[in-house]
Amino acid sequence: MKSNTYHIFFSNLSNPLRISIITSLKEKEKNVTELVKELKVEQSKVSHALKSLRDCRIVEAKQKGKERIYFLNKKTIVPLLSLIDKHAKNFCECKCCASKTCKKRK
Amino acid sequence: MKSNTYHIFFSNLSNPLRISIITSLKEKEKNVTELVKELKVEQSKVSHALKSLRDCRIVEAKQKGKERIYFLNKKTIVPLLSLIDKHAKNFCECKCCASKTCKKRK
DNA sequence: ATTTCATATGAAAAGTAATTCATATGACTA
DNA sequence: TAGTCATATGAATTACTTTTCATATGAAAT
Repeated sequence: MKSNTYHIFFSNLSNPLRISIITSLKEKEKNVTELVKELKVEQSKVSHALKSLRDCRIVEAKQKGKERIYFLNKKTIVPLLSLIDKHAKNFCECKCCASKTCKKRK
Repeated sequence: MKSNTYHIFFSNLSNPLRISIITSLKEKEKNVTELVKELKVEQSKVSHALKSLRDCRIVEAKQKGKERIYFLNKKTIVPLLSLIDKHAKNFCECKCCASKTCKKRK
């Protein structure tokens, strides 16, 4: 990938709703209504979020009757998130660690 | 890391200037003036960008006289970017692939 | 073919982040 | 200690993203 397009991929991950969708789909594939109920978020918001995630192939979808079932592209996303987990463990003092009780915070 | 803080880390990477700084620092560590010259970007922009990157420990800095030398946290960033490279290779039709000539684009 | 359920889309409004520019700080030098 | 070079900071403006809400589409059931 051209170095000047990384940020498009990362922008997609830079949103809390999209991250919760990813987290939810890590467990199992779901249709839009299930995500709406689980995340307690307005339907069109979920659809907009899914569209972005689909644009970068972070999720994919299959049709099943009138439902559309979304599933995570685990090959990329699972190792990606675990890299960040490791990073946060090593550098807990970074502001990415939102915990105010973290002793290492500046 | 709490799942609801991933997006803070990724926001940091969701910006073209910050990505060019990262790309530049992959090669070797540099001070602010060197980055300003190389990237042809106003100094305060570079400083603001470096501050964000530092917040998430994507880069770190050391003082050398009046210069401040920034270097990449390669342990996290290099494997992160290569994951995205692989992703783009597998899923070139995603919009992350900015090339309009890509045959696989929808 | 009309209705219903499931999802997507578009555009305006609201919210957030980046840029700019003026100025501050801090380390060395004369 | 005054001056200069290197970098950082803050606040106003500008640009971008997300949210919202009304509506559209599309598949199945009646």
